[in-house]
Amino acid sequence: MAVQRYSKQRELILNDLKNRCDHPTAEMVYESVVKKCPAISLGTVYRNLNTLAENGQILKLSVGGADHFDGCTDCHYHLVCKKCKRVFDKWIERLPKEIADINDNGFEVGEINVTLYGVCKDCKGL
Amino acid sequence: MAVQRYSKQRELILNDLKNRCDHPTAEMVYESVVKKCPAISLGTVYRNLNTLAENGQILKLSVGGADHFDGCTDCHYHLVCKKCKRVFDKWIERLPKEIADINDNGFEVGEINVTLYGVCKDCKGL
DNA sequence: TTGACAAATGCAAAATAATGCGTTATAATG
DNA sequence: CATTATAACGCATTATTTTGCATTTGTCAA
Repeated sequence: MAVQRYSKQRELILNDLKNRCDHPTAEMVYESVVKKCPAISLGTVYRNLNTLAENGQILKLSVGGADHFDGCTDCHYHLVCKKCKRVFDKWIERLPKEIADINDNGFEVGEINVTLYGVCKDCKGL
Repeated sequence: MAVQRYSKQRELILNDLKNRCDHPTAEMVYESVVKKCPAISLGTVYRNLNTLAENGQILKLSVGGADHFDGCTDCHYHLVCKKCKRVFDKWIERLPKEIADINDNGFEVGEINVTLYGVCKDCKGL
């Protein structure tokens, strides 16, 4: 793989993601970083978020609709509300053994993603 | 919610998905059903796949890129190859207790999705 | 049966998401 | 410093998904 160079844009994107505790889409990250760097393009945000996710510096969440990104790579599950589309964290000590140990005949396992879809507390009353 | 009526198109779409063992995108399902029903539109395929997924008759998989659909709702994980983008099944008896029992303070849990990203056997050599 | 109601469709356009490409800029080398 | 290779950029385009609307079609009850 090619050597990664420094870029102001990528630094901004990573900082933004590390300093927020929600799970923004590329569009949301763009809206945030464009304030500090008006010339940045949405394409650059997409590209860098994907690069950072490939490097394991952030998490990419495909949860329906646009992808979301998570600045926290500690072990946790995601709870996705089907009504308001928000993503919540569920912290855990470690993955269940049955999942962590999966070795499916030659498939080289990388990131493991556990997502629970449902209805959040706030939306249940509505 | 309104009563669901029968439609030839929905039946074709569901049958197609039940009779294949891959994980097609909406576009792929369209290409298949249009052979049996030349007048069907891609919009109808999208609409019905989403309806069927909401009803729990099929699974909608958000794995990055276009959504994929799965006609088999039995308990299983998905292995997604980051190179060729194919989706493989990993059958299991039941979900680990730690996951099945999650009850996060008012969040009403529905579908649970476990996805492992990695590199498949075929792509590892390349 | 037949008429009425509304679910579902096909088409096309709009909205949303993601990528290709020519240009710019980082950083290693002489 | 000047040069050079190529990572990263911004813009424009393409890909994907949803939606509006006029029309068709499945159901139910008269």
